[in-house]
Amino acid sequence: MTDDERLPQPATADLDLVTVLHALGDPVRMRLLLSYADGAEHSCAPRDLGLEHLHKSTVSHHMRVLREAGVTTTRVAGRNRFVRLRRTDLDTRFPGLLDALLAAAPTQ
Amino acid sequence: MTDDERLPQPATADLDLVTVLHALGDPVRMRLLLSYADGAEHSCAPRDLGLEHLHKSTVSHHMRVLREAGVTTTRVAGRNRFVRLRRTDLDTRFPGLLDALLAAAPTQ
DNA sequence: AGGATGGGTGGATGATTGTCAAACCATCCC
DNA sequence: GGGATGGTTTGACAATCATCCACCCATCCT
Repeated sequence: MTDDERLPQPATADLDLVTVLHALGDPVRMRLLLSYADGAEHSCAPRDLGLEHLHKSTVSHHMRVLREAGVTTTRVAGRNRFVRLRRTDLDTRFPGLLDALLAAAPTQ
Repeated sequence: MTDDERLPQPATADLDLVTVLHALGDPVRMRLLLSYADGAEHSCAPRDLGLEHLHKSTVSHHMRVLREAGVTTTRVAGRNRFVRLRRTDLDTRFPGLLDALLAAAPTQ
């Protein structure tokens, strides 16, 4: 069944700049952001991200930080979770920030 | 004497996005960034910044983090240090980032 | 010279944080 | 039912970090 359910996340109006910057001020999470930049939904498996050296639970932790900061949203479907960048929310709250970040981030 | 001397700081080409974001992912340092946003030189005394509750050395520490991340530059003149935002360097390396940050940051 | 001033250094301490490991939980499939 | 699968939770541990304190170092001024 498509028991669409979203994991808790801050409302758009509650997005805090310092919290977002703190969340992105980590190489692993920046890496995740880049992989989410395509706007598509991603499963949690860190494939082809250069994150294979990290433990499952470590990646899970980083994804939680991103979600709690409001950078990503997570949809639960069955035993899978699909993570997607909250692009429009971020653009609404912090116009131009995401574009600048993605443009400045190390390509690939 | 105008013994102009600059404290060590990373070269423009060496500015690292994650390092900059990490430096700005702290409320005190974000506060400092905002006060530097006018482009002028500032002495180190945290006047009228809502930072009076912090110890001298704590503020000194935060300013060091900003400088080592490449966000600010510090000129030593006598017993004073003058801190200024490295706006053009940041704009060169991360186009649009600073504008987006300053626009999104809590107004004062 | 000697005090006041602007500011940094080094150590100590408590709080966060990144990481792993092991156990756990729900779902899907045979 | 019973594995396998995708992912989270909890605990432990080391590293980093924010903060304070006491002291230090130049410089400026009288």
